[in-house]
Amino acid sequence: MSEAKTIGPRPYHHGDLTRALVDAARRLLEAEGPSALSLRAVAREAGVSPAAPYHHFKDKAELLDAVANVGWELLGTQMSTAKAATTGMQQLTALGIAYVCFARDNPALYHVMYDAARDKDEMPEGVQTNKDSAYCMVRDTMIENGADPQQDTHLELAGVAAWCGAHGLAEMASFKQFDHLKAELGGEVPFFEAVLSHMGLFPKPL
Amino acid sequence: MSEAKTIGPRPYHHGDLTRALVDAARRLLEAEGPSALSLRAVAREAGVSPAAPYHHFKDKAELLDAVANVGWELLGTQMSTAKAATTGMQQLTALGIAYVCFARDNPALYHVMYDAARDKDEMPEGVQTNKDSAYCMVRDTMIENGADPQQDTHLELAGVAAWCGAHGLAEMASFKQFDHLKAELGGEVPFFEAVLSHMGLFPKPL
DNA sequence: GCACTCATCTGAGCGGCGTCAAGATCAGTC
DNA sequence: GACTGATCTTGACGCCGCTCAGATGAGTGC
Repeated sequence: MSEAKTIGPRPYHHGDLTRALVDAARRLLEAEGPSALSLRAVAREAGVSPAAPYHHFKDKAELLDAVANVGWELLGTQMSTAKAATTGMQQLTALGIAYVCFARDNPALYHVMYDAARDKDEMPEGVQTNKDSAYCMVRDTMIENGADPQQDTHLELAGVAAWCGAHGLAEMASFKQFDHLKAELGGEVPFFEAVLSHMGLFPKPL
Repeated sequence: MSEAKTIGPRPYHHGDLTRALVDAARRLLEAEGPSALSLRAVAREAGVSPAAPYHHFKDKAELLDAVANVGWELLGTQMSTAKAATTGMQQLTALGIAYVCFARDNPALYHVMYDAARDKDEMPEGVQTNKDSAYCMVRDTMIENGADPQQDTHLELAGVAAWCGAHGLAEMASFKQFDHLKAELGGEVPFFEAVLSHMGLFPKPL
């Protein structure tokens, strides 16, 4: 093959189309939203024919799974960073805020992350792993801050409640309905903090 | 026109296609799920040509809005019934349980109710009204049970938190992930109660 | 009873979608 | 240098949302 890999017409064989397709999908998702995310559009964006993706993904759903996986990875990273930047009880708040802010900043990706799991008995392994790891981060932080790991049911209930609350807020946060409340509280993040702490799941912010 | 309205071939003019289409959509939704809900399928189910719906709805989204509206109406009714069946603080719990149970029993409809609102600056009036009325029911119940209507911000925060928590739980409840927790607590409804009360939004069940 | 009007419904058709089968292309291997 | 198998293209199928010209017939005024 010629060394002109980055210039001129794309070579017949792409090289790493799997990754290129996922990247193209994320680009489209950010630019046009979830409804514009057709397999054909992704293939166009990646510069290949509409049938090319089928050599890398079983179907459209499998591509979306891969995109969702990237999302869970990214969310995990951001939650991890947020946790590391704080100490003690504040870590739980930081995790919640990081979660909701991720959803706010990547609404389309966040949507795909949950939509890909819908109508599915079990998720692909990679996705499940990344999702679990984010979920366990909450649980671990609770234990590190005094929750009793022996009281399994109670601990898990707390984890579920936190996850549900954050997800609910993440979905609602985009509604204009709450704009005046955000303004009253001095911005979006204070609004998030207030709602989360009101749920009793996270300690009051300083 | 002949009087044979209910038998033989449908008359050229339907009579009340608007309602028939919404009903057909709900039937399809229940039977096949949201992904099977195409305008053409709805028209087929209603026994008309694929173009007929366009004389009653601007586009597919407007049909979905109408379906969503029925959903909010139905949810409002069920919440209202649940509230009337209890007294005092238990009413809040009843509202939350009714909300989550509605989502569990009508997952496809529930999905449409929120999906129809997505990527939309403002919702059609009827939908907004029905949604608001359900939301206000929570707020009113809080006031009736001692919340201070003067503390506007705090009250609204409590309402938002409750709504977010219930929505988050409603979406998560379908995940198999929590099956063992449900079993441990003795069923789905106790699980719902436990999570909601854990959020501190609703009083502990008796 | 009759003609007219106009909302309603049909049929044909457009471009886009997900998917598949057959064939072209080419990197790596023997 | 020929072969193999993975990768990509072309072309096609049926379904989709949506539009438009034309058929239908209920209601209205005469």
